[in-house]
Amino acid sequence: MTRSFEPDATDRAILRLIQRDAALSLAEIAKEVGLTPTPCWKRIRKMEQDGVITERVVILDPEKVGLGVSVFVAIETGDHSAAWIETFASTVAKMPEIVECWRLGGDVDYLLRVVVSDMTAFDGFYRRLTAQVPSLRKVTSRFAMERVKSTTALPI
Amino acid sequence: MTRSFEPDATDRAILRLIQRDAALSLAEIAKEVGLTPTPCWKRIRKMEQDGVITERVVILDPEKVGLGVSVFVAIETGDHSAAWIETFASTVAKMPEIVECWRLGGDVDYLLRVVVSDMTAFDGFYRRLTAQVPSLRKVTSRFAMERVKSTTALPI
DNA sequence: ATCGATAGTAGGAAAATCTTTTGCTTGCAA
DNA sequence: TTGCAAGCAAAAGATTTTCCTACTATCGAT
Repeated sequence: MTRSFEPDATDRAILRLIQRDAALSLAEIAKEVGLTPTPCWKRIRKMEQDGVITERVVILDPEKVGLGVSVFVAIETGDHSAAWIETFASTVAKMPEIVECWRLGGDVDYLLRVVVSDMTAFDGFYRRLTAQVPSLRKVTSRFAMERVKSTTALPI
Repeated sequence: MTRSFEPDATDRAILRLIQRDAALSLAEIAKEVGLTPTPCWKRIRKMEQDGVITERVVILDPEKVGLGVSVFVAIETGDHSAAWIETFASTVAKMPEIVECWRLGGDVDYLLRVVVSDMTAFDGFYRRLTAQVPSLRKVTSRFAMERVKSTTALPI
């Protein structure tokens, strides 16, 4: 099986740039990578079509919009059935405070990052979560004191 | 102290839209929120100047660029001095595999998310990390089996 | 093997189209 | 009546399309 996307050095250079600043104009991107706007645009469009680039978004300052509290919630479940997993996944999808949810290997089954305005809001979230999801064996919440680093740019 | 940014319902509607799709044209955004392009553009520019919108980026599919492995690394340190914290923070900043680093309250001091291509690459990362950062009392690595949810959109 | 024809890939120039930005005007509310 | 916020229209700028060229690899006939 051959991959439909085989990025060359130029593709990766483009990705490195627009992962950090998608507001760059084609002219600027092209200049950086040593091309003219047209082939550069064609490469970007291809990477969008191939699903390499999945979205274009703006990133907000959580503090500035009053959502400065991140909480990591580690979950161990007592029920590993398909039905439980489905309930859990659909609950996670529906709760916008949950910005990340990972299934892990090892002692912890799931790790969530939850974004809220304050502790009171987190308590409300916690009650809703535990009310909706059955068979939670252990739920451990850890509050983030400081965001040391947070980037959407993958190390290409 | 008055906040320099007091978003109204329209500002929030704009943010909700462009948090999910920053490729929308002003005409489309304006139509959605019930304005014409100009005032809409002025609001967005103001939010950029106020630092509410911090960046515009593209998001990549980690699998498609060969970086499908996320590992959570929980760190307990034996040294809480300012000098240690500085060493640690600068190491974190320099290692592009670390896409998130949070300082937590409670038993775990720091939680990292590390993005790599495979286990071998993680092992290389792990060796470099532990070689660079002194006084690590406990380092626990948990591999992500599945990305259940991951969004950059804050619940505004 | 060598030649030429052919198809596929990547780049570039220019034109067309669409978006963003600016300047100016209007309406509304304090 | 003064100060915002919105709107309109035109200008400036960016994106997208079209068309063309250059290079490379493949294939068949000689």
